[in-house]
Amino acid sequence: MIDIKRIKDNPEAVKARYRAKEVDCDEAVDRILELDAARRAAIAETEAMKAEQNKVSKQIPQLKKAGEDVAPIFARMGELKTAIAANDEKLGIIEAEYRTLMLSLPNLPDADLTPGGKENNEPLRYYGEPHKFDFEPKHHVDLCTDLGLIDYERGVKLAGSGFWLYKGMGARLEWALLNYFMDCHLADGYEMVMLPHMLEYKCGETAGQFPKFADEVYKIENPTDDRMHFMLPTAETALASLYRDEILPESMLPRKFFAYTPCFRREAGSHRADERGMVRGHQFNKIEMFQYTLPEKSDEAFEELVTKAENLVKGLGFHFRTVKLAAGDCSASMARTYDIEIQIPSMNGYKEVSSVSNARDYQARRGNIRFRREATGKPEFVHTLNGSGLATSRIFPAMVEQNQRADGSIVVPEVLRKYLGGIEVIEKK
RNA sequence: GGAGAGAUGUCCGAGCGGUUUAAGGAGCUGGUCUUGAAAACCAGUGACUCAGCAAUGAGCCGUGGGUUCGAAUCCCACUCUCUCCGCCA
Repeated sequence: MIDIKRIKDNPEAVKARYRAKEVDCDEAVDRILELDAARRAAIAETEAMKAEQNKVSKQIPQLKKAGEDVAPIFARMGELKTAIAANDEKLGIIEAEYRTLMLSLPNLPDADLTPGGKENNEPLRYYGEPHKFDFEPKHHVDLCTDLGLIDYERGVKLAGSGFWLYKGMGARLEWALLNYFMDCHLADGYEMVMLPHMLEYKCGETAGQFPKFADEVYKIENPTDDRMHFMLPTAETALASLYRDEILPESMLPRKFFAYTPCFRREAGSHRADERGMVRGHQFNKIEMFQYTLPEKSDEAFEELVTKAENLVKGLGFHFRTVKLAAGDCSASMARTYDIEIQIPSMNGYKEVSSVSNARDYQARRGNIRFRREATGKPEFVHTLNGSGLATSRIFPAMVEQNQRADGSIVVPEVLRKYLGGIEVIEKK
């Protein structure tokens, strides 16, 4: 959620910022202003009546003791009761619509972002050189199948299209990647968290995925109760709710976490011919980085997360570029996002392997996550940031394709060898 | 899954329909005393949300409803915690 004060102070500026994001919130913003005014008027009215009710109610026992006639007072109390109930109902309707609209408003993009969609994304820096082959490289699906690393067919048999399974050296290679990421985060002082993989609705709402994107997750319903869980689409959804409805001491910030989870996404209707293989599955492995920071420290934290993600990619020996997303390409909850992109030889162009974002206070407002500022003694909203560090589903194919040799074997990146008992090359048996 | 108990302010804990504007204690803050500290004593002290320029007002006793002129207190539903039994990775 964004601060209602920002809308009240300058609704036109807010609308303009949303236009930079290529979403039209003009109507919603105008309606929110109307509802806000109506809400405050109804509150004032209702509270005046409740104040009278409280005052009169206190006199009743005394009047009764004194033996006076309380019938007229009861009549007045009856009137107040009816009027308050009517007003409360009106207020309830206003607040429900107000809340729905406020929750549906995306985050405001940072002012320095280029307006428009992904065509306006701006590469900030490049690292290394694109990989070159002196032979015709194979597709990772063929390489992985030939080497017995991944079983796509049986994955489909078990769970349908969009699922695969790792086996043998493939499973070990996948795990080695995760181990490498984890060791880097531990070295940087991040705290490891293991999370529930099924979450309640409120987590999705706090992170900003619900109500808008509720159809993009897998839902779990049970016959004996009506409590809905959903499979987490990213660990961010869980980590953003860690301190929901809490007030943290200022000294506790920043909090730096990482968590490995499988991620589950329906990806309905998004299959594309060039995404053959493990580029866009319904389940993939990811380590997520997450920070809770003081508002004035979130820019610094953002740079730290970008650097961390870059270092992970660097460590594996990839050429990459870091791209500053245009306002319209940032997801709804995020004020700012940088992507780190590498090349997968079988696919054209650069593909995202990490996305680092600053939500500022947007998620904190939705989840009521605050800290107590020591200087003032008052609670304020924290800032939340997240970044993939990393997902394997793009890294694995890129690694397999870029490190292939003419004979179909694959060279294991140096940093992974210690997790594989020193194995340097994966060859066909 | 079955049976029972419980959820009150920062913490412990009383309250079971109307001076409760939540007793009492601990803690915290200030003071007295002391060379200093501790102890003792005195005074102050609920966090949070909302409305309001403010004064102030409204709300908040797990959550959501209901009964009542009036609910922490009565009723209903739900959530969570604890104990016992059963089942079990």
